[in-house]
Amino acid sequence: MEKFFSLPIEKQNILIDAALTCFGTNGYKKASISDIATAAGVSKALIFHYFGTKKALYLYLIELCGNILRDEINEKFDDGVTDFFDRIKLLSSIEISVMKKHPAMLSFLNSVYFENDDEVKADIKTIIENGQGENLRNRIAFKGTDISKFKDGIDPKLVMKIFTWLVDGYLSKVPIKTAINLDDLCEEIDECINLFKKNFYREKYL
Amino acid sequence: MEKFFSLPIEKQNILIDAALTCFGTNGYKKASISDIATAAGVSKALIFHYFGTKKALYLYLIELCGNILRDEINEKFDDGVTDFFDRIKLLSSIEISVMKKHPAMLSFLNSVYFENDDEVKADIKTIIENGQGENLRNRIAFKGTDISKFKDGIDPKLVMKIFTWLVDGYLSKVPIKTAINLDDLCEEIDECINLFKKNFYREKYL
DNA sequence: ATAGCCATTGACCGAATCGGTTAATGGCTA
DNA sequence: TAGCCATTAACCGATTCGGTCAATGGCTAT
Repeated sequence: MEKFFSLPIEKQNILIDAALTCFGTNGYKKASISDIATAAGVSKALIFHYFGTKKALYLYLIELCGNILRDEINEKFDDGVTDFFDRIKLLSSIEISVMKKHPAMLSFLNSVYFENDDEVKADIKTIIENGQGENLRNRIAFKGTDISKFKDGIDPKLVMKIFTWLVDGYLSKVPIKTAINLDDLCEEIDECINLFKKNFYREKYL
Repeated sequence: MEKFFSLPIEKQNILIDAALTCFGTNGYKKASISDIATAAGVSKALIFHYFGTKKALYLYLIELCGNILRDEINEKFDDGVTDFFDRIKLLSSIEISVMKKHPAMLSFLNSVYFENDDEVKADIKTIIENGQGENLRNRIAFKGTDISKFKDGIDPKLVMKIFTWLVDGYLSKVPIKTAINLDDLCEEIDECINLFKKNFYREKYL
């Protein structure tokens, strides 16, 4: 696999994104190396030259995505931010910047989470266990967050759930993730946060 | 195809749901008749005995889902309801009752909307054109709806968008749709609607 | 100029799976 | 007991699968 790493990063990314897309939309079994090769514009043989087997490529992608996500969080997340909605904005900006580098990454990780093929099921489990036990979103949104700003009778956890589903719903409806789509998403998220903040916070915190 | 219709409805539904699930999650090309047969617990040959070809089965499913959806709307939708959130509740109850009959139906219809395989692309287009031109959700939510109840500065269209994404997000995160899941969804939707109504409507309308 | 190296590929492998067919089975009816 | 019909196992040729390999061709070092 050293052969792959010595490629220019551009070319690496083309291949990675093609693989993330194919595996993410079709699952492990139904995504074929031919599909990935075609999507990446290279020959099937080249992919085997780099990764040896389909399984090795798949598992490598999982580790890679985990690392990218972790690095992005370590770099951008700021414990000093205590406002609930600022935290959510931060989290969204992390996810979006990840998707600007690898548009199919989150949907791939999601598909991995539900993958059930015997050839990779066990390996996925051990990889996930060796990584940290999340929920990423909830951990980031609630650890050290000031939720006293909410009006009485509003459940911040419900607001968080709404937000999570909302982003997932948007992304599931936009199967082709261009930079334009992601900027749109950014704007919609901002609108949404403003709407929530304005109506869910006590007046003195506006 | 008369052979299929003369089956007891239970058996018809097992086969239909298996096919909706397979086509919905894998798309036309990657969903095989063997997959569907296995999921339905019958032999592959029997499916060909009923529907002749894979394509015929697929196109039949599209028409069937369209009809079920139309019937459900005609039966349950009530023009007299003018409250925005009551309309949304009505719409959600329609979608959920449809999914209680055929859990994979909406995700199947969504996948049909994005299907791009040459073998069925053209046929899908003509079927959709012969059906009505929606957006179902928007049409139902806004035609004859009283939006003056909203506080100033709140855009009902944004609220609608949020709601749509939210439901899609929930459903995309729950790949196995049991009756229990759907009841959960129902509760969450109610919580969400109450939250929105309480905070987005002017006080005199609460 | 040329020798050699290495990324890249088309052609190929046996095995599996594809959409679809067919002959045989077996339960039901008359 | 004759016949009908739903259902299936076994099979068809074609395609695609994961994976291999020999040949190509561009690059570098001499």
